[in-house]
Amino acid sequence: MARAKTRPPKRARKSEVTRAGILDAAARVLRTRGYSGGTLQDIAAESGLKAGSLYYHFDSRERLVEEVMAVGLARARAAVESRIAELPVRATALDRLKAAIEAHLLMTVEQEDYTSATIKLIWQVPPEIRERQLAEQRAYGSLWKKLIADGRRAGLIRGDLDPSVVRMGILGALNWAADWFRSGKLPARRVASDLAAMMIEGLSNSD
Amino acid sequence: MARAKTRPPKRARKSEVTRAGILDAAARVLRTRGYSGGTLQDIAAESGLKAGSLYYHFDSRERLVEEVMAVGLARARAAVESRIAELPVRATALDRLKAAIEAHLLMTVEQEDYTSATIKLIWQVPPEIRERQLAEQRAYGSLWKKLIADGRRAGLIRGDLDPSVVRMGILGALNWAADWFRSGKLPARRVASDLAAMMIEGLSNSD
DNA sequence: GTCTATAGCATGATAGAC
DNA sequence: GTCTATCATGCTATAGAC
Repeated sequence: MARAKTRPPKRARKSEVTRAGILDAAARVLRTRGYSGGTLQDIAAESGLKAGSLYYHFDSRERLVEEVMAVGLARARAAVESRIAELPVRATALDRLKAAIEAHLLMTVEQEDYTSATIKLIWQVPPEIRERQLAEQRAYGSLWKKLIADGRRAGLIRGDLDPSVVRMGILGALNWAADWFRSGKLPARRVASDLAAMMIEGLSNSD
Repeated sequence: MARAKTRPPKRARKSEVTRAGILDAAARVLRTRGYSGGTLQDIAAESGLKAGSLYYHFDSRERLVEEVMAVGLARARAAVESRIAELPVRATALDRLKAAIEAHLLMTVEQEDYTSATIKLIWQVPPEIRERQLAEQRAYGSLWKKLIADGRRAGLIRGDLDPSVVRMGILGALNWAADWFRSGKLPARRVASDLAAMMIEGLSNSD
């Protein structure tokens, strides 16, 4: 009973909630206005605060921006990794690639503000932030590199295509969805499986 | 001989050359710095001019930005259309789709500053510009819609995938290349044909 | 925790010299 | 055609009231 007083230090105290709200607002604003265009006043307004108040929660505008980017990438990566980990042991390399494609797309459209912001900002942010975030992206990319290499080694993925082109082609098709997907039309699962089918099985009819 | 004086009103008089240089510089700057981050001083510096001088060639910053976007899209569209027009009459719908994919990619990496700027700026620019440019993009998109519909009607493209997902998947994979392609590594033609092969024939091995 | 007020700086645009 | 100089505006960040 030591830590169970009337107002326990549980999680989600006011400050944490506000902070999370600011991050969400920042993702939304930065995604469309860009790095220089998404001002602290815009972000504060979206959070129901005034610009000066943001400095209670974040040291600087740059730190806030970087946290948005880090969160976006970390979530995508976690979603893909846990989806792959859930597959049965007898899943083939091609099964794993398909699962990764679908998981990445689903996370992309669920967290569309973060995903989109992360992608759009990477070349706009100051070099120091960019370097750190590019390193994270490369780490995530190596997960995909491995999936593709495994598929080739197992003879399940054709060997005549450049692996980097394949990887970037897949990620491009998936990331683009953050910009065009509108919930209410096609369900995200359908988009995910159609994109996976196009890239793995191809568009050409094999009747 | 009427128009052939010593200094004929040929084309490429000084003003035109400077103007084109400013456009190139603007594409380069806006591509990485974004709409709000790419200042007139940056653009002027890249053109070897001072900021105030840009107003001799363009009415406003907004007009300059919009022209960059319009040029980027118009060139991509023209490249794809002329490539398709050059195909023999007996080319199938699938041949035409493949040619379009390759032509779009080649133009994307050749004009990478314009293509990249066009894509990145579309959601950042003021609503008036955005509406005009989105209309242009939709017109270009309908060219792709037709290519895909033709392929399905001819039974050459499988009919179980949503045509919009297919279209956006293709364009996403292609446009992404503006950000990762670096000349000197793989030749652009190889990237183009590998991406086309992945999307049309699929990654899975059919040995 | 959030506010208001303000300092310090950079921007888009214009006017006029050359 | 391009320059310099300048105005008005809007930004990040900080200080201090509440």
